Amino acid sequence: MSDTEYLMQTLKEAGLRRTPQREAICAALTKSRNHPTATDIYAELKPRFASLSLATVYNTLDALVKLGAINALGHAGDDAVHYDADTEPHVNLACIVCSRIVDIHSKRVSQLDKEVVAASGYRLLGARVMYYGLCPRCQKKKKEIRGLGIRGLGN
Amino acid sequence: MSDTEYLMQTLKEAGLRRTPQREAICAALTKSRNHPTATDIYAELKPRFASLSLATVYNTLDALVKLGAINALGHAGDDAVHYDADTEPHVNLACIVCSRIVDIHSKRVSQLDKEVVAASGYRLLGARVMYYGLCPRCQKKKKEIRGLGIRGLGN
DNA sequence: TCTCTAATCTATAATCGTTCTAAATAAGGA
DNA sequence: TCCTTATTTAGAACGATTATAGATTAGAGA
Repeated sequence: MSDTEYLMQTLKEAGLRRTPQREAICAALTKSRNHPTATDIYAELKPRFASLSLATVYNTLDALVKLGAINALGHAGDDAVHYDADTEPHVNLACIVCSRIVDIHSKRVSQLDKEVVAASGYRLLGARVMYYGLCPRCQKKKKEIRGLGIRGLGN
Repeated sequence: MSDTEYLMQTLKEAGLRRTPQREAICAALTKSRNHPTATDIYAELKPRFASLSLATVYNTLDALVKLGAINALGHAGDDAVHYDADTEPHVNLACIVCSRIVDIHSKRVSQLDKEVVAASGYRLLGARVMYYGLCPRCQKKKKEIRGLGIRGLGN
């Protein structure tokens, strides 16, 4: 079963209908390596899908997020939420210049999960580990980062 | 030197002037245990400071964030950015019902920092480790969390 | 202390991502 | 096929944040 089909299956099991819009959105999500935003997906699909509404994109993404099939990443350096079809615990590393996000898998993340549960008494429902930096490509372009800052995120 | 004074000092060293508004904002930030939002701070100070503008609160917070004196936490379950005067690497654990955020300090976080730097080739500038769950108080109120979800954050 | 001027503050409009609403459409079971 | 109900659509609404322009003020120097 393809990743796209897995997402559709998840929606179906939750009692949601199979629609062409949802298929297109799931496909766009799993095919992208770029952790797209809702607007990214909308822009990609609109040419092929003239009647598509942005609200539908948000609805489908919200449904997938609530079902735990994808994750929503806030504050990648721009103001939009990026979506990540990889739900394994891992670090999302965002470049503050180009806003691209790459994934880094580390055992330490799931160890940290357990430590937090043990220490807090909270019922843990999710985690987002975001790091911010300059990717190798943007480091070359930008020797001097004084005053750059991370929009609304600091450091 | 109080925490409030440390923030004022940081602003001063960056060439920014000492104003009553900034002092009040820094004081509100350091006195709060609740990781307040810009609006929280505005609402708290407005009664004592009738002429205060929300834009001033945002400006001051942005300046502190850019100087690395405080951190900005996105997506605590509501739509607003919460500010954290504690800049040590640590986990921020947000309750998805009451949106309160507590801090958990763990050595594992700074170990993870180093691992990410080594693995990525990125120039690391900041990190936000957010966990989501139900705090003990809200667990009691809410036995049944089916369908609750994390607004825009999933799981 | 007084003056001066750039920095700051205020009020408000603008922006933009996201959510809501109501009417039109289409999925899927009978 | 028909019916019921979920879904989609278009666009308005919303709310957090940012930008703007004019009034005010901190703080350096006389």
